[in-house]
Amino acid sequence: MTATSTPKQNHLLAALPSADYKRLLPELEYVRLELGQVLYESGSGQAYVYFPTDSIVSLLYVMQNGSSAEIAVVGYEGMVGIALFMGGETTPSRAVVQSAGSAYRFRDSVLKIEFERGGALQHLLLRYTQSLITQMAQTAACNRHHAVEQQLCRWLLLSLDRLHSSELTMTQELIANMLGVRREGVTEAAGNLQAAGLIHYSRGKITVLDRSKLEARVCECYAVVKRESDRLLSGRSVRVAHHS
Amino acid sequence: MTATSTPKQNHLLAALPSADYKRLLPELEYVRLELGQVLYESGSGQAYVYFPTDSIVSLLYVMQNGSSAEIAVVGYEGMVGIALFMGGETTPSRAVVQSAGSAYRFRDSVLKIEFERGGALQHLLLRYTQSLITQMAQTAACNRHHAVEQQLCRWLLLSLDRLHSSELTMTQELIANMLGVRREGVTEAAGNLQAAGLIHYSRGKITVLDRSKLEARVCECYAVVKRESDRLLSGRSVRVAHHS
DNA sequence: GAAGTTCTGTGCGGTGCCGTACATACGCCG
DNA sequence: CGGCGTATGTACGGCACCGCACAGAACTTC
Repeated sequence: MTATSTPKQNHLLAALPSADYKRLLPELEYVRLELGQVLYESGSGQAYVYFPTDSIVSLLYVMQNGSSAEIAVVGYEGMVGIALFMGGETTPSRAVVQSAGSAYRFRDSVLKIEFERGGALQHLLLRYTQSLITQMAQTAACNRHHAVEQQLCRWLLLSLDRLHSSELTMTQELIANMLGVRREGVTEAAGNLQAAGLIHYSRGKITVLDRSKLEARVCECYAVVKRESDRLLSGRSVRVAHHS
Repeated sequence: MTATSTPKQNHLLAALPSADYKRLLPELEYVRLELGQVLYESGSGQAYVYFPTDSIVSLLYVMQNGSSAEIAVVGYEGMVGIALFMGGETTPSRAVVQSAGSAYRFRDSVLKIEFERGGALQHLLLRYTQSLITQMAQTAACNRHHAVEQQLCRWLLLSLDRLHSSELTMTQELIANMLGVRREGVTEAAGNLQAAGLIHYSRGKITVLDRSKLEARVCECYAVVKRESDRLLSGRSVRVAHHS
């Protein structure tokens, strides 16, 4: 991955009008995010907002008893740190790098000033926030009603969508933490998927062999989130359904 | 409840600077919300935003197989219809009245214009949205890790906080739909709580007898949501933690 | 190549919730 | 009062997932 990197690989940055983009460009800082790196901790402030390009960041809730659950995932389509412009400064969640890669970041103060301008960037970030809300809500429903194997499929597809390859570096242990289940549960579900020829894995490398079969096995939650995310963030989305 | 009703019973409306409040007042319409009434359906637009005073509205996800799950609850502290100012117009959720009562509403167009002004109302609504996000995320984690009885406690407390009485009108069947579990599961959990003297119920009326014991039995999720909600929406909250 | 570490596979009893079926109790209304 | 509809209680088999324990397999280190 020594390919040249540009902020436009992040879709939010790419969607900015060129005037806004040019104004922001000098503030942007390229950073490399390593697996397991914590971008912010539950309840603590953050000095930067991050715009991933080929990295993936998980938003995690960690319970008192130590168990955890992923509530949303952020890749090139989004940003990490919405609490800064929503006004709360912090959230009770933790942001941890799930897949190493690159991102651009700028300081919280820059974000706030830009957001307050109220222009395209504000609209873009609010729409993105809504798609994030959809993802969280769907996760809540999915946690209630769907089996681990289906959730694993959902998780794999969400990750795949945010990568430019069909291989992800991720142990079953870590996936289990994300899904909030036992590691053995992931072993079993992943074993089924491997036996059916959908994926291949060995020691922390998972390769998706047949994406369409994965989509056939996943629960509806994946499609709902994807559709809504496409709707909210597609280029022409500013056109508003003006209902009678 | 023939007491005179005022928009200021809704905390968002009450928190507006008087100039904004006065400007909005003529647009506000008093409405009565009946149990089971649907304020908006998944994916469909809405003509009004609602500010409950003594009613409670649930945001529900309904799955393809007919099962459902509540993802958040809205009372006097909030509003129904955030998708309108977030820019997406619709969400994949349904808003249904969980406890009958009053609300004020105004048209979507009014909301959008006011929101675009970018002043106090915008900040207020964004902070409220963040607290709603917290509630959804915590619900996702709670659905994963906590037992039905604890979730019932959480649900009762969340409802209680939004009522001005300790009695709620709600059959076990409906609670089961909200929690996304079997009705029998609610019967059993509620039976335990009644046997322990925390609540009393009969045919759709639930009376909370000992709130403190309920708080002792609930999972951490209730406190997290409450604390965060207080933090984000308390009067002085505009003061920002300026971190070093 | 031997030893240690990390990752994955498997087995077992336990349990919390599910699906289904049916029984009882309460409230309303003629 | 008697009957009907709705709300609640109980029972039972089944299953998905849990917690725990440990075995094997692969990569790392020296």
